[in-house]
Amino acid sequence: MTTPALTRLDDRASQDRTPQDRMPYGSGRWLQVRASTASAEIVGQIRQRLFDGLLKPGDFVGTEGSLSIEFGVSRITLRDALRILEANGIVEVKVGKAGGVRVAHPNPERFADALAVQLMLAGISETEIFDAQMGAEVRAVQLAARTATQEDIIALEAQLARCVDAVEDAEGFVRESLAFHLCLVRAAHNRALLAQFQALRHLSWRAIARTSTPTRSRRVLERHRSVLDAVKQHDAERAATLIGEHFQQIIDIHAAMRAEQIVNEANA
Amino acid sequence: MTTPALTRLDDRASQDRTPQDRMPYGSGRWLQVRASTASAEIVGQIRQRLFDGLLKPGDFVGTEGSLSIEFGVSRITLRDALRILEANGIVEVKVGKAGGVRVAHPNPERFADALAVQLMLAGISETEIFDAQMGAEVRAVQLAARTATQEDIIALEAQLARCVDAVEDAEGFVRESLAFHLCLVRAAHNRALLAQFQALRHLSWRAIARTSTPTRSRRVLERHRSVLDAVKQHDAERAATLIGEHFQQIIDIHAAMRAEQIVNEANA
DNA sequence: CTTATTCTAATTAGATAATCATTAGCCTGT
DNA sequence: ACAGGCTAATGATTATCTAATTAGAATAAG
Repeated sequence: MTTPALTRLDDRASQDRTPQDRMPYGSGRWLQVRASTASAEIVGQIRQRLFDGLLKPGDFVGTEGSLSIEFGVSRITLRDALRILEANGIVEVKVGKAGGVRVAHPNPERFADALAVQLMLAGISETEIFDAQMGAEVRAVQLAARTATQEDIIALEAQLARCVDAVEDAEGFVRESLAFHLCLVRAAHNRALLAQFQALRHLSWRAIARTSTPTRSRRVLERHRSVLDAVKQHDAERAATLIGEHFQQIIDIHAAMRAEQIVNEANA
Repeated sequence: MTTPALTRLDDRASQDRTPQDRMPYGSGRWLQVRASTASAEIVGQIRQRLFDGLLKPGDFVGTEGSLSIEFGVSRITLRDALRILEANGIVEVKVGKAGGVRVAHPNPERFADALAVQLMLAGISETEIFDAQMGAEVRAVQLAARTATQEDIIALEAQLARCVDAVEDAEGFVRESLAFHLCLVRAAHNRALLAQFQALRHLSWRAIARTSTPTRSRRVLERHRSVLDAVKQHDAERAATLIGEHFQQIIDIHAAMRAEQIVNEANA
C-alpha cells in the first residue's frame, strides 16, 4: 500500500509526460491523450489510478467502446493499451454481454513469468538458477518451521506419500519432488518467496530430470522426510541446514554431470 | 492459419485462461479444449521459440507486415500480439526504415515493475518483502565469500567509504547502504540472485528509510564492515550468519515501528 | 405455484480491410 | 559536407463483420 513512487518504473509511459496538454472536452474522467504513443499514455493513466488507490481488484473500468470515447482515441488504439495492461496483470478483459474491462485480481504466477523471461533472455546458467533457488528455499523452510499450519503439514505429508509412490519412475519422481518443494515454500506463507520459487521452478525442472535415477531418488526421499520432520518439530535451524545440504547435493551432482559431459564431448 | 503446431507448455500467464490442472485421460473426462485468441496463440509460439533457445536478444524477428502474412492473420491482430510480447519484455519494436520486431535485451528493471503491480494488487506486506530479500542476500554473500574478485572487494571498500561519509544524513545513508548491498550481491556473480534483489530493492527502500536514524546508521555501518571482512577472509559461514542477523535486525525494527504506529493510530 | 431448463436477443470483445500519418534511416545531388 | 527527398517501417483511424457470453424471457417439469 505504501508504494506511491513506483509508477515511474514503467519505461514508455514515463518518458513522454506532457501535462501541459489541452484540457478535456470529454466527460472529465480521463485526460485526453496527446503523447508520443497514445496507447502508452493510456497505460500510464490507468496505472496511475491503480497506484493512487483509486482502483481495486474487480472494479469495472469500462468497455472498449466507452473507454475509446473517454480517452478520445479509436477502439483499436485503446485495444493496444488494453493488451499492455492485460500483459502487466493490471486489468482483465472479458467478452460477452457482461464483459468489459475490470481491474485484475492478483496473480503471483505472473511475476514468476516475467522473471522467467528475463532469466531466459539473460542466458543464465543452471548453476545460477540452483543457487538462487537455494537462497529462496532455505529462507522459506526456516519460515515454514515457524509458521506452518496443520493444513500445511497434512499437504506436505500427502505430497511426500506421492513421492514414495513414484520412486521407481524417474521423471514422475522429479515432478512429485518439485511439488513437495512447492508445498514447503507454500508453508512459509510468503508470497514473494513463492513467486521467486515459481519463477525458477520451470527452468530447473529439465536440469534436475536429467540427473534422476531410482537410487538417487531414494536418497532424496530420505532427505525430504528429514526436512519435513524438522519442520514439524519447529526446528528452523535444522530444517534450513538440511534443505541447504540437499540443494548442495543437487548442485554437486549437476556439476559432476556437467564435467562428465564436457569430457565426453572432448573425446568425441 | 498456417501452423497450429505448437500447442504444448503452459505459457499462458499473459492470457490467463483456466489454470486448472489437467485431469487424467481415463477418468471419464475429456481433454480440455484449447480455446484461445489468435493473438495469444502467436504470443505462445514466439515465447516457445525463446524458451527453446531459438531466439537470442537482438535477433530480428520480422516486420508487422511479414509476420502477419507468416502467421496468417491481419496486421492488427499481429499488433495485439506484439503489444503483449513487448509488455512481457520479450520483443522490442522500432519504427522507421530499419525498424521492425527484434528480440529484446534483458532488462532487470522490468521485474521491479511487474512485482510492484502484483504487490499493489495483492497487498503483500513489507515483512514478506524483507524475508524474501533476506533469502536472496544470505545466499549471495555465501557465494560472494567464495567467488569475490579483487575488483569486487575494491568496489565494496569504496562503497563502504561512501556509507561512512553519509552516516549523518539519514536518507543518504540508506541510499549508500542499499548500494553496498547491491555490491555484495554483484560479488556473488549470480544474475538470478541479482535480478531478485533488484526486483525487491525499490520496494524496501522507503520502508527502510522510515526507520533510519544516525544512531542506527552507525550500528549498520559496523555490521557492514564485519560482513565485508568475512567476505574478504572467504569465510562464507560467518558472512552468511552476519548478514542474516543484520536482516533480522531490520525486520525486528520494522515490526516494532509497525506496532508503534498501530498503537498511535488507536490512541488518535 | 415454484423451480429448473432451454431459447433468444442484446451486448461486447475479436478480427479484418483499406487508408492516412508519422518516424527514421538511407541516399542522392548540389 | 549536408540539405532534402525517398522509402520502409510502425502508429492510428474508420467502418464492418464474426464469435462469444450472458441476462432475461419463455417453457417445461415437479
